Amino acid sequence: MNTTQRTDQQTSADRRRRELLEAADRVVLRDGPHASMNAIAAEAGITKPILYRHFGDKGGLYAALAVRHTDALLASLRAALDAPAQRRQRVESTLDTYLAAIEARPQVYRFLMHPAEGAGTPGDQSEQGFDVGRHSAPLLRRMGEELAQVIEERLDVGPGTQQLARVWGHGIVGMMHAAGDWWLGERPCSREELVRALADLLWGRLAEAGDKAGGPGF
Amino acid sequence: MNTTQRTDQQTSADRRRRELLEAADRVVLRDGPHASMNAIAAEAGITKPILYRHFGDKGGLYAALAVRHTDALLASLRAALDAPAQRRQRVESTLDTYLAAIEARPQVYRFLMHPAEGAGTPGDQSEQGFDVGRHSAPLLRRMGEELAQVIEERLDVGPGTQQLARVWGHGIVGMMHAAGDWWLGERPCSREELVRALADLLWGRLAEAGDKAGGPGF
DNA sequence: ACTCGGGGTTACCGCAAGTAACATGCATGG
DNA sequence: CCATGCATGTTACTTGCGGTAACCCCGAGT
Repeated sequence: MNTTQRTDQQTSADRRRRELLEAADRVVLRDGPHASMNAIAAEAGITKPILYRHFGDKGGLYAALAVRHTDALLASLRAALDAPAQRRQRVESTLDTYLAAIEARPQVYRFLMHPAEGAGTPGDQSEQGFDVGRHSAPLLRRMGEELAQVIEERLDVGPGTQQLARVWGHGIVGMMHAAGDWWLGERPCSREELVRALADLLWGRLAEAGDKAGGPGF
Repeated sequence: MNTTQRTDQQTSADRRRRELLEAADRVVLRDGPHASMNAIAAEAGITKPILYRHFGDKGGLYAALAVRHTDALLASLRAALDAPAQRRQRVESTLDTYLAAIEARPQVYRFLMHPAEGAGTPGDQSEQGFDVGRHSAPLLRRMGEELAQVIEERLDVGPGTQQLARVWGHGIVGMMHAAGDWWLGERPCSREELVRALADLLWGRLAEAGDKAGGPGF
């Protein structure tokens, strides 16, 4: 029958695709985002054109890879975000989840955040105008939107809540990301300390803090 | 004399270098970060090897370019940060300065944030280990450190101020950056609204906000 | 037997980074 | 006045990568 036949093809193609992604994953994790298509194909035991048949171009492959990891990370973040606990507790545990993830697999993190953009096609006439951010790690955007939604669902800050929630979502995610990136590079303190410091920041300790004695005032 | 002679050479080389950077700037701003060395050389009225003599490799050129713009932006941020005003006012004006800058010249911003990293040398054996963040826009790091210093100089949050200041510096810069990136792409509100929303976030409105009625509680 | 389609390969194109080797102009020292 | 640098510039090349065209093989269906 047509249906079973097509199903078989589908699943076989999907399995192949998955195998290829696994191989690509290994190579990217080993060699960084500069891994060449040749290298990935070799790791998968095949040659380039097959990769192109499956993923179109390098951007497609990288996007597929990124989606996998992004989905996984987002799932665990959602769990932390949805846990039944006080708000501060939830915030801290979400921060900690993210930081633990990037700490455990910095190569994955690096790949997700700096995918070395795709737009390298020969006859490429894009890049014109305001396409800022189309490259810059979609992971950040997705996390931002996700957090924005949670904030909007749960918080009440009067009119304009929706707008505020989106700004805050992206802002908080950016804070977490930048602090995490810096922390991962310098390791100036433990993860717990970092989490506390960030949560304190979100809890308004910056605004409440006193001026330094002897300073220029203000 | 040796001294005057060397001085002459120095200044002439420096002038040349500056001219080349101007040309590179034009090309990068026009074509995006994918501008080829050939294109840049052509814009400068010369050929590739000269660029390589001056800047070593593409990474060198891009780094030099980035330093110029980064210095400029940091200078204006410092001004806003050092202005004699209330803390909230200073924070808002710093945020606004940054956002105005990226709004005015998104191409520059895009280039600074996603320099398409350099490490593409053939015999490249780096990228091994934990060098996360060596690529990721040094601009963010510099802004973070700068802000951290200002915070540490002016704020008194008891023991551990220094640690806290650095975390907060990088965190706030990341918040500003991510929110700005998102805002630049979607333009969901005016600059003033964005600035207020971010300042409100830093002022602890997230922690103070009430739970939404009818929600799952907490 | 044949042909048809999915999975695979070799060999190639175009392009950009980076380099070697060669040319030229302008100061200096004999 | 010639020769010797040395900075500045050029042409022409190599290497490596993304991407593609053309061909190949084998198992299934009629």
